[in-house]
Amino acid sequence: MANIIDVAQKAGVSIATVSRVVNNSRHKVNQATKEKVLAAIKELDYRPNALAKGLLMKKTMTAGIIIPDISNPYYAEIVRGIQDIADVHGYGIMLLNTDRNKERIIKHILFLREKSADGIIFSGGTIDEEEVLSALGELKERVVVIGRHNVDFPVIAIDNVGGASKATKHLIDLGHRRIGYISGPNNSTTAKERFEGYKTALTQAGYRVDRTLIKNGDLTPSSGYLIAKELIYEKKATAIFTANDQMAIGAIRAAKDLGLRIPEDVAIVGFDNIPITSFIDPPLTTIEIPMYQVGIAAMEMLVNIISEKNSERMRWFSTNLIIRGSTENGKKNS
Amino acid sequence: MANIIDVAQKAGVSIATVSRVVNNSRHKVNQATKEKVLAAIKELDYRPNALAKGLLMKKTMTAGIIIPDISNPYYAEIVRGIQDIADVHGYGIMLLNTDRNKERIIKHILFLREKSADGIIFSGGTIDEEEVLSALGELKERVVVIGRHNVDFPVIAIDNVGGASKATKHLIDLGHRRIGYISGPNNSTTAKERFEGYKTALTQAGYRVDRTLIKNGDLTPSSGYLIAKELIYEKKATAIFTANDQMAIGAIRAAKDLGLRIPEDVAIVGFDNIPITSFIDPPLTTIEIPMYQVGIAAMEMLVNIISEKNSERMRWFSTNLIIRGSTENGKKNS
DNA sequence: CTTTAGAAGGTAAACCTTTACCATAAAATT
DNA sequence: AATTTTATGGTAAAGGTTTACCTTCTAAAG
Repeated sequence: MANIIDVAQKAGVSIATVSRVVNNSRHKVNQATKEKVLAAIKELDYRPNALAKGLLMKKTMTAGIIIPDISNPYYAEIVRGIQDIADVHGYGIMLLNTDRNKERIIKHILFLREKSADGIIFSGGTIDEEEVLSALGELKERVVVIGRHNVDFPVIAIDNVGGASKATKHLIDLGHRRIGYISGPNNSTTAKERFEGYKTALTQAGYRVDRTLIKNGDLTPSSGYLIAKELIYEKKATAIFTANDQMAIGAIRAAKDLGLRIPEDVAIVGFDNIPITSFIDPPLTTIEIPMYQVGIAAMEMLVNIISEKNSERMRWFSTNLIIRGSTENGKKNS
Repeated sequence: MANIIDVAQKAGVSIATVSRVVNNSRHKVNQATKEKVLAAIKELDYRPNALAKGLLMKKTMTAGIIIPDISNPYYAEIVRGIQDIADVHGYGIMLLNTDRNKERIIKHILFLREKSADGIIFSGGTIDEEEVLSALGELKERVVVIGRHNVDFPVIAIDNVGGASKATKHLIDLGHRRIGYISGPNNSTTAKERFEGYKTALTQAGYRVDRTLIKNGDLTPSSGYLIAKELIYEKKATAIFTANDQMAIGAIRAAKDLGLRIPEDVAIVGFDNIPITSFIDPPLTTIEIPMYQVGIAAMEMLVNIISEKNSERMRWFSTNLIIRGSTENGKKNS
């Protein structure tokens, strides 16, 4: 790969001049000279080396995204939003999956630091622990966290509590008393917040929280399926609220396999509103999160932080109850 | 961020010694010295700067992934496989979405080249065009392509033709004669290959291909829904084969909304076997691709290529017909 | 006692950029 | 005519590594 010296030689100028042409510097370059340089660049297929540039400028135009699992559509959608904005601003994205594992989180942070990433978008798993915080080092000032709000970072907050509360209240209003909750893994703060909302709604309606109706899943359809079967068959739940849509889809299947009608015998509510929810049968009542918009907001916030534009340190996304056939008859779609 | 000089000073040694300790060099370092250095590193929270290292070594431990759209579960699953292997080998991944747009493909390739990526995994969209090829430059030797085989690169090939042919034959065997095909965008070579398989099966069975039964979708559930409605209602298709599962899910919804029974009135077959397919109603008959394994194979191949281990330049994944309720009654799941 | 080998450490070049600082000449100002 | 600007170009330092090559010293070998 040709370098700036090759170009300078071919064009018969100094490397400074080449650099000026390449970067459209304010330092003037004679038009004729510029054309010579451009010709040389083209002929040699020269591209400035971003490593050298990054090393010198202390700016790499690279951001890291640390998430639990890209194969989860919720994160995939967010990442898409992030990317599209990154693209606009000329940033590249390093994607890292953690499965919410603390060692991996730390390892990935360190990795991004070595690579001189300009910033990090973090979502899922815990970031506010001593070890993680210290791994962050100087990057601590350039982090955007998605989905938490009780954390000392700029944040894209999602109203998980409110959403879960709406979902649960909806089920209560439909007359359900035995409402099961299928949560996520223990280290999913999102699932915990949603659990909060579930409890809030029950408590406010004057019911108590029955621990036997609460189980942890792992956010996959199969875990939703297995746990839903148990909750419905053994615990006699008449309604199930799940921490995400995938598990709700598993729960629907479980109810059907038990020979029950939805929503007449069992009502089911998911969370996230991933694209297929309106196409399954019955269409899934769920809580909508504008995931793509969340991604966009996160990357925009990060870009602002990096370029030291003063930006708000908190962006709040509210959630929306979308009622479909899995809780109410007659509502076939939306 | 502390650098190697700071460490050397604090430990009272030369930078060469620090480097030797950090990289566990074969050049011996006295144990006592080593400990002094390690202590200094810890105290200063030193991390070697990957940019400087990459610049010097011409190796960045970074690979690019160029795909159409991460929010498509098919790619998300593949990317997860890629990542897991990348992780094992200490590689970082730069993810780039193209929407199959040629300009974006080229832009992303150039971007990766400037960043001195060690290699590229490419999937979706066209890579074998003059412009793209020339953008690749020296990276041309370090590309793995997923999902194509008629291309002059190391390749993870997927038997799309065979799979589509199995799917179509399955429908033919069930007695269907008016089998619609919902394809992908025109620049999706995968969708084209699947179309080939569809034609092959029809031809081999002695039927002719009816152009009016073939439409392009955009791989989303809603496009599947819309086109399926048209094919079923206007073109009187009794079976529909789609280029991916998402569109098949849309097609199922369409059939139901038309008041038709599946599979009695309309049979539907998808492609990919994404996780939810077995949970929808009826469970979707589809062609299984081991997406995660494909990702793994791709990254392993790339690692081999980069480290100049001689590796096969072609890995072939066959596809599997999974028969579920959307084509055969009695088969509720699998 | 002399020579040789090995252990341990250091020096400096190379990787590729950007840009502050200089230098020169021509044009504009006084 | 003398002085200041402006246009244009070059030189060299800095950014943080790795490693070939050197140096010094001690221990083994002859």
